[in-house]
Amino acid sequence: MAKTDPKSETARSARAPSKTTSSAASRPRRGSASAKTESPYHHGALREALLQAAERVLERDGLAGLTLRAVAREAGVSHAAPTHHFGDLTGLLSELAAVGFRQFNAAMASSSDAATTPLARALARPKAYVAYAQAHPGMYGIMFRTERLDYSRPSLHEAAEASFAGLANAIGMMRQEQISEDALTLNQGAAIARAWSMVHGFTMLLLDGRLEDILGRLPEGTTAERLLEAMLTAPIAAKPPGT
Amino acid sequence: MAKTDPKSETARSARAPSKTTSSAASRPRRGSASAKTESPYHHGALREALLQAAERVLERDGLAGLTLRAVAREAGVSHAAPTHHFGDLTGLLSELAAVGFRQFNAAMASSSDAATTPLARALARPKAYVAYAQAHPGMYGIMFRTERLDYSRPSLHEAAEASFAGLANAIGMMRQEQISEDALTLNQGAAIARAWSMVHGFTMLLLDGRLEDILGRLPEGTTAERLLEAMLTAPIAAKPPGT
DNA sequence: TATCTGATCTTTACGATGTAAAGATTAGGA
DNA sequence: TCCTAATCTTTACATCGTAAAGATCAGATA
Repeated sequence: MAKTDPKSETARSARAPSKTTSSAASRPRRGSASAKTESPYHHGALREALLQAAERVLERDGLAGLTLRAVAREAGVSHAAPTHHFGDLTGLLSELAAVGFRQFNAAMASSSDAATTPLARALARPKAYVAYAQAHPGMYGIMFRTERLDYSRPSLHEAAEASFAGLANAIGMMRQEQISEDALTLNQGAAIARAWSMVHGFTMLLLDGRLEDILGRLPEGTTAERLLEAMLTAPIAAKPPGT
Repeated sequence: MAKTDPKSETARSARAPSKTTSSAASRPRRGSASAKTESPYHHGALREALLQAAERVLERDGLAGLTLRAVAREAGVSHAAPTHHFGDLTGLLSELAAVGFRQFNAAMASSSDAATTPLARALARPKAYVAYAQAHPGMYGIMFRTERLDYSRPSLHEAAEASFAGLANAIGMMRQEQISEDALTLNQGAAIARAWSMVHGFTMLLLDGRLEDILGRLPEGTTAERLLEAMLTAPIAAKPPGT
């Protein structure tokens, strides 16, 4: 906190004081709108604009910079405007996380298209998972690091559910068996939990820079992606069993 | 934010205004000190007291409640006192994380003592890992969820390093080979990354309640610990290879 | 078409937080 | 005994989330 950046609270704060002179002559323009639009009192699509603004702020300033007021500034509206559309910060973060999950699901879905061999198909999803997180670390943080998410919101609940279903489905395909909706064997649950834990844990550690230590000691120029690949394919034991 | 709890900023704010009357008659007692001690201007061991206060606040109010001012209140000193010992919030969090890593390392070290079979020994550490996180979710959050950690601080760097060394060592033992300090084969790195990612990812998902979905569909009364066990021991494929 | 109602957005206000700066107090060495 | 530096408190300020009340306007209703 305590930034030294004294940017004005909003971009349209110079209005006729309070005397309703109705002098609608020259109102300040809204943020990134074309110089033609007049910035009406009612935005029209503020909700979407705020979500996009939030995404920009997140990419520019990271998780710590993503505040209600910063988003409002970015969208060129008053700092209290977001409240009406999202209730509170939790609401905004939750809706933004839903956006993230949908992006993420789309990336997952189109990941294994080009894969030909079974091995390539098995590796496509994990790689896409990590790739998404690396390309959108802020968004991944919103989805998996924040504690302020409200999963009772339908949009977030649905998007996250779909994400999980996709994962379970992929595991089922790999195990060549049908994964039921309402019941799992221990081995099935273990397979899903293992895959998810592994790739999620790897991603978190990677984003937090905690794998630098390992990567630095690996053979010259080993990338994170290569390490992930080895993690998923290399034999568990160092030596063949029974030696 | 915006709590409705109007507790006084500090427990000792009623001092002689400014006239140095030196009327040291009755000064307010410090927080939880015995009714005998007189709460001197200099605490004597404020640093340690603040860290312990921080741990209490963390367990009581969670990560969101752990603020510099809350810690100062808990310790019964002025809100600016922590600054002198930790610089800023990042400093306090980092030192607290170091405490956590040391607790964690101790728990890891004493985990595999009672294990007799090789399998039990292999499972002891992961179980202790998850158990620590479940017993101290706030602390685990400080260590692995917060973005405000300064690893250039020697205490944190050391404690975290020791934690990693312990992990690498355990993996080496399991693989029956010596893990070098400065060089790793790809398979070694993969084994370490796999173990760490798996148990860390599992822990995060578990703490975030994201495994409830799986646990609920598992056979009646399957615990998280049982799922972890299966995750680490169950065969990867559903059917034996070649069918 | 004129009016009215509710949704949308702005203003204003308040308590809380992190941090900086200056003052008060005291321990411990010169 | 005095002085310096460390320790702790006060005071101040920018920023944040949130609540409440006022301003504006779109669209239905008459």
